[in-house]
Amino acid sequence: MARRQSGDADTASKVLDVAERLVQVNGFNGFSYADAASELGITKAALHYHFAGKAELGEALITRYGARFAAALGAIDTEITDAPAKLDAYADLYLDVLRNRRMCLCGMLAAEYQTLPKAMQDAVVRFFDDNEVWLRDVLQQGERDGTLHLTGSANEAARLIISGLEGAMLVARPYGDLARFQAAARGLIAGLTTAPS
Amino acid sequence: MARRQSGDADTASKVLDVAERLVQVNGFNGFSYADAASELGITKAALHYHFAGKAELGEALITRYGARFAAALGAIDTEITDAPAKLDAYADLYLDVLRNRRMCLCGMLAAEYQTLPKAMQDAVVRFFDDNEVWLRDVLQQGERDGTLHLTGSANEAARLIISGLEGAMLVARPYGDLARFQAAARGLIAGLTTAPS
DNA sequence: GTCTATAGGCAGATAGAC
DNA sequence: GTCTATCTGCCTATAGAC
Repeated sequence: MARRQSGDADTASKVLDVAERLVQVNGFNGFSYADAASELGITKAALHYHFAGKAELGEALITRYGARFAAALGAIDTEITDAPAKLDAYADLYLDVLRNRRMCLCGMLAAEYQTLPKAMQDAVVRFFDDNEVWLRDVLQQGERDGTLHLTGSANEAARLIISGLEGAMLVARPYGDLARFQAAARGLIAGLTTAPS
Repeated sequence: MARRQSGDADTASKVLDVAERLVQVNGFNGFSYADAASELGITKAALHYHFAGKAELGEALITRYGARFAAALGAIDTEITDAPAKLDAYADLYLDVLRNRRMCLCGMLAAEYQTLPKAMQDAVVRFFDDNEVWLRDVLQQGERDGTLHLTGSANEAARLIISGLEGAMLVARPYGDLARFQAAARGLIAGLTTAPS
């Protein structure tokens, strides 16, 4: 589809914005073209013009979400050098999602994993893999420069952070309790590292 | 409904068995009366005889699941006195669920929380609250008898264990990787406690 | 307790006009 | 790009026979 040069807010983007929120709140199986269309003030048929089917829309959602997340991680790398501070900034990305009363898109889709089209399943796994790689690098950097002291391997620690934050979001959301998430995030990261003697 | 005295395997129980698995695998919104009926070899109408509607069936699922979990926690208390060993046994409860390629019922429902009937929402929160209470008691016992040395409060640690294990299940399931869950569970519990001097 | 039959609605999707 | 109209199928649920 044709795109304007910048500050883009064309229909396809607006569709993704609305669909993203609906899926993060209600899940992919709790989301319908009719819901998104009525919010956008267009018809279901118009949605099908932009995204052939629900599967294609779902793929596009994960792709854009993953790209945004990757960009946010890049920004952290640019703005922060201290490894522990990077971990805090990473946790804050999740906090911002929860602040909007949403679940992480890929955490939500992980729950619905067995019912997703193959392409969406693969994209979900890729999201977690990408996060793992970034976290592993941050943790290894911290070990090298002495700002972090891990108890296990950097890779295991990376996985623990991802699953710990996803779980903290999952459980905090029913309580509508941001502080519950924040306490879990702090405890999680603190437990991974030991104070530098 | 009438119940036989013991070894009960009446239709209502079989319905719950099948529905429980389907919801744990596909989610509540990815589950239908038609799916369960065809697996059971009965009609949708027969299901409605046992459970008036999907909401009532959902409530019954959580109630039974919670009761079973509570019974398992009681068994742990009976068979194990060592607090750290109790925590390991607790994590094994989750491992057994994942071994059957299922998500924790209430973890799955937590993801779909916003789309659930009120009674189901309340039951999900109650499940987490009950787990928190049991874990807090175990952690406090361990602190008193010196087998555990927590970094934070017992209650925060309890919440961290619940959300950590739920998240580990959530992420491990797309990978179909039990070892990934086990590593996360070990790391989580290890991070909470410090070696007794 | 289980069935057939069916209601009524919403799902995802398509054809074709504008 | 968006519409109206429509299709087909599945959903939850109910009525009433057996």
